[in-house]
Amino acid sequence: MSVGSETRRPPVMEDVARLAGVSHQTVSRVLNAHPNVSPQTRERVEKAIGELGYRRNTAARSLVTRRSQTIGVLGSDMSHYGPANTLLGVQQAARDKGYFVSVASLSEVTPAAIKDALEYFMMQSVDGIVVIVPHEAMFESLSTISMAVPLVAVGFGVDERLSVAAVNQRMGASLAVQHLVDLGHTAIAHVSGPPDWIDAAARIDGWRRTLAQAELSDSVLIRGNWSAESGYRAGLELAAVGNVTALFAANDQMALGALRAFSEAGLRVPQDISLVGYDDQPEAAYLVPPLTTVNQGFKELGARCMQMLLFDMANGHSGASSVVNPRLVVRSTTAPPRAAR
Amino acid sequence: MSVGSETRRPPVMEDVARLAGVSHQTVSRVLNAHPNVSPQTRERVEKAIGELGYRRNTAARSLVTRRSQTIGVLGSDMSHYGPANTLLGVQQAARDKGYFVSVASLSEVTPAAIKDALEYFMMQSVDGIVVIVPHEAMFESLSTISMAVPLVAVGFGVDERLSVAAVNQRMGASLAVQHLVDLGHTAIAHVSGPPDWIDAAARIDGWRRTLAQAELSDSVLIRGNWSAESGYRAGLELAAVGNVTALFAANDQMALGALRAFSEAGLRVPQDISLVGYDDQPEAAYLVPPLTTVNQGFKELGARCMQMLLFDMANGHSGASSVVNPRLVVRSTTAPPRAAR
DNA sequence: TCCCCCTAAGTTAGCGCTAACAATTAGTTT
DNA sequence: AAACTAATTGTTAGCGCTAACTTAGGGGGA
Repeated sequence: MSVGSETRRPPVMEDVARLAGVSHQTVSRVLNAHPNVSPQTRERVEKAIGELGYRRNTAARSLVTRRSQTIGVLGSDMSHYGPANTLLGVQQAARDKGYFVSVASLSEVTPAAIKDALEYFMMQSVDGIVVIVPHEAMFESLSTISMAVPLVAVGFGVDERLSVAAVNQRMGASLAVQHLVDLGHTAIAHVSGPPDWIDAAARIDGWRRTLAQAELSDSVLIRGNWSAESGYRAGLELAAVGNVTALFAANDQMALGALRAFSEAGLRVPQDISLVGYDDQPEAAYLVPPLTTVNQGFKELGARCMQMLLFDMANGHSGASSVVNPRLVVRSTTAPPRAAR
Repeated sequence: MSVGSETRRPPVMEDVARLAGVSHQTVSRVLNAHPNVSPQTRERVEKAIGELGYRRNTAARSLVTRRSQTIGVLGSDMSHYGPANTLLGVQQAARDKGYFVSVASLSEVTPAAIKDALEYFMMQSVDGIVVIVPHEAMFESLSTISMAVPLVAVGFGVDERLSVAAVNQRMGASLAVQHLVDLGHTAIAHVSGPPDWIDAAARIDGWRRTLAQAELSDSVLIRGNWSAESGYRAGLELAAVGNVTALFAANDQMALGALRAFSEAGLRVPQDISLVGYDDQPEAAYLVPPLTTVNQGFKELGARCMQMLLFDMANGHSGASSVVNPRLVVRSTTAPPRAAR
């Protein structure tokens, strides 16, 4: 197996043309799937391309077409499960659509850093930009920037100034909480992520609304920070209070922490207290007991994202939005409360 | 704040030249920091560039220089902590050095998928490639491929056919195990990662060697799969056997699982059993008790990687290797065994 | 039969930039 | 003062490709 070529100079279109006995333009036509090429000619050209191992020069192509076939992905917090997987989803979708993906990740979400990264993309003359920066601050920056290329923001709320692809976090939270309500729980706590993360805010909101709809109290909200440790602390706190029968954690790591706290406090899951996580990380299914959680379709999200970006690239800024619905994965950490048994 | 331009056609070098009253070549010279430009001219040109918001066209530049200023990063298992952070490190280092980063990630490590991804990079005419695919299979593929551009593999063992930047996993494992030996432990178990991961293999090796050097038995090796669940199982298994006083887990997640198993089995950490993890994930410090673990400098690794790649890009394939040393982070899960007290 | 049109090719002119060479100026040297 | 240097700037020729225009052959309708 060999990729690349050992020869001096890589073959150019003219070389292919010569070998196939046509003009370089005909080669170009074959490559671009133009209709007016006879089947025989097409075949001869394709054969020559194969023989020479010819590959189009992207730079030359970009120069004349004014498109780079590259989309820029601006990210942050890439060591977190959500952003990392969103990136993966976007990246795969982009490659499927024939686009190159250039990544820049922010180590801090400040206007200066954002501007830098966008400059970097403009320098590369990307055809479009996907933003995976799940912080409120990004939204503010974004709505004040006027971009020269289409931009799709992942995960933001719907806003006419921005094209958005998002997982419906509110719905995810509702799914989780409604599941607990349906089981008969009436005291349902929530450990949230840091509230400057938009996903965290949306999940809090979903939790609150669902409780309101069921006419239940939303008094027990504990602020976590996505870490297992904060979930553990929340779990201990709840165990001490003793009057909640269910906990909705804003991610699986915090759920993991809570699980351990409950076990330490002598609370059995799900007999004494039910628990729902969020993310459906691979380990969720292997916790003991296996965690009921909410699965977000990151692949699907990435695909939607590219779809919107391509649309905006073709038709100008749309300000549209595409929402992916998460789904509840019921495993073994949820059951009816003791009173309802 | 505004990035990009609202005008019809973005300014080109000629526009800058006209405004500054020089030739386009002089503009090019200023941009490329050529020595033979008078300070006054330079200043005038820079002013014109600023006024017009001029940015060089990368495609045109690439076409003539035959370099794309882009490096391709080939990755896999990007939802794992190690690979994700290595990518981050490489990405930051590349950007610092003025390179664009194009990412392709493998969903499966097969020769066909690898070939596809490399083709994709060649199509983009990247200047260099960084491979972050920590599987033995990748190594085999890589050594049979003859590349047209320099390639640096991250994490592999030293091999003259490949330029390599790696964290010294054997040393990391040694650090962990020696720490346990120094505390007086004599029965030290290991939960490993899947053995087709090179890091997992190296850590097993480091564990084994260090034990051999201390003339201790390496009989208790449990195969994990990086997941918390596998760590949990291993923990239960060890608790049942009852004769080991320390466990070295090949990552923090497995350590987390083990921690829980020990707690369930009534083994106190570190009083009854010591535990060392690997990775120093952010949550490690917040586990209860805080986890002793091994920190790998991913930033440093990324920087070394780029350094090597730039070297190879300038001087041709070197087959050199650069090794980053991990460091032990002692927290609260390790203590002398009861017998040694 | 002539003319028009449609198809399948070829020719030409850049896209915006850099490298190589040519030209101009000023500063020395003989 | 002629001639030679070095520093600075301008001019020219592509890099490899696509878009727009041009040309060469066939059909078919009058």
